[in-house]
Amino acid sequence: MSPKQQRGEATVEQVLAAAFRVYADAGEQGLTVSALTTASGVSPGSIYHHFGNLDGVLTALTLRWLNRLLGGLVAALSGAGTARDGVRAVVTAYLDFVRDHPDAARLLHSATADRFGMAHARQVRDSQEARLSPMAAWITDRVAAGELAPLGTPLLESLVLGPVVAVARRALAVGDVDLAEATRTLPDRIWRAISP
Amino acid sequence: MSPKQQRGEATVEQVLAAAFRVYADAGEQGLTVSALTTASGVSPGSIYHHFGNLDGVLTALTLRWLNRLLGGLVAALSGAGTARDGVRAVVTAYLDFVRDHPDAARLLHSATADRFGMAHARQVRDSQEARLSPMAAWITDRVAAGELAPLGTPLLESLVLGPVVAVARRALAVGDVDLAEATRTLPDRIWRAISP
DNA sequence: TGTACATCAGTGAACGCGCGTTCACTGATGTAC
DNA sequence: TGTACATCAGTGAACGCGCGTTCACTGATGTAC
Repeated sequence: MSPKQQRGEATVEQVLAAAFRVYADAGEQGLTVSALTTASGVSPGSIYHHFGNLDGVLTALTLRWLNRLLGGLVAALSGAGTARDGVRAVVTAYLDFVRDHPDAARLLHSATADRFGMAHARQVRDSQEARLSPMAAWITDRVAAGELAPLGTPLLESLVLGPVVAVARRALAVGDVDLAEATRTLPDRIWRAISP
Repeated sequence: MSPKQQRGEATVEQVLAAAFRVYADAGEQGLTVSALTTASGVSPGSIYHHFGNLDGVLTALTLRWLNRLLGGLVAALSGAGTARDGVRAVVTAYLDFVRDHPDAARLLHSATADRFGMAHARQVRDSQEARLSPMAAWITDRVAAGELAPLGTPLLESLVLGPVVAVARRALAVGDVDLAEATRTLPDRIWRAISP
C-alpha cells in the first residue's frame, strides 16, 4: 500500500494506470488479475505485494480519482465570492470533470462507488477528509451567514449535486442530454432551490 | 421467460422471490446459481429453462421492481392538479417507496441499475414504455401550458429526481439523512428549481 | 569507501475452489380427435 | 370420456473454465559500521 522504495512506487503507478485502461475498455467485470498483469507487465505476486488483493487495486484507483474530483470542487469553491457564485463554480467544475474524464466519471458513478458508499463509507470519509471538511465548512458558514437556506448539510448537498450527478449519469449512459447546455442552465436552477 | 403452463409461472415467482431475498441478504455478488437453487428449491436446469442465464434472473427482478416504482410515480402524477402538486406527489411517492422497500431501492439504485442504464438502456426504455410515456407526456403538457420551465425533459427529470435519488442513496448508504424530513422539505425546494 | 546484511520488491508456476452452464433424461400438462 | 401425443417443465450430476490467491524463491535497494 505504501512502498518504501522508489521501484515500488513506480510499480504502483503502472498498475493503477493499467487498471484504469482496463476499466475503461472492459468495465469492472473485466478487471481481473490476469488482465491486470497483461496490461501492466507486473506479475500477480507483485500486485498482491502492493495492494493486498484485487479489491485493493480498485479501491486505490477509485480513491485516487475521487480525490481528484473533490479537489477540483474544493478549488472551485475557494475561489468563489457569493454563495451563488460558489454553486455555479461547483456545478461547472463537476460537469467539466465529467466532460474531460468520462471514464473516471463512470468509475465514480458506478458499481464501485456504490459499494464504497455502502460498505466502506467510513473509509471514504476518512481518506477524503481533507477534501470534505472544507466543503462542509463552506456550507456551514454560508448557512450561518444567511446566504443559504437552513436545510442541513446532507439536504443541501443533495439539492446541489443530485441534479448534477443525474445529468452526468444520463449523459454517460443514455446520451440524451448535452453537458454544455446543462452547464449553462443548471447553476441558476439549482441556486433557486437552495437560496434562502 | 414467458411460461406456457401454470406450473411454470409459479416456478418463476418462486425464483424471483428467492432472488430478492438473496440479494437483500448477500448483495449482488451473493446472487449465485447455487444460492438461488438453495433459497428457491428450484433446480439449476429449471432456472435456465425459464431465465436463459443467471443475468436473466437479475434482469427480470430489476425490471419488475422498476415497473412497480414507476407505476407508483405515474399514479401519483395522474392524481395531481397543478404542476406543483405533481412534483410534490412524485417526490413523496419516490421517498415512500424507498422507505417501504429499502432493499428494492438498493437494487434499483445500485450496480445493476447502472449496468442496465448503460448497457441495456433501450431494453429498459422499451419494457417500461407504458410507464415512461405518461410521465413524459405530463411533463410536455405542463411545459406547453407554461406551468414548468422550458428546459427539456431530461433536464427537468434530473432536477426533480436528482435530489430525490441523492437523498435516497444517502439514506440507504450513510444514513445521515432523515427520509421523513426530506419528504417535508424537498418538494418545495425542487419546485423552486423548475418553476417558470 | 567497502562490505555485510536486513528488508523490500518482484517473479511466475501452481493450486484449489466455486462458478455458470449443459444435457440426457423423467415427469406433468394440455390438446386433438 | 378416453386415449395418444406433442410440448412444456423440471431434475441433478457432471463439466470445464477462469478466477483470485499463494509461496518458495531470486534479485534489488538501502543502511549500518
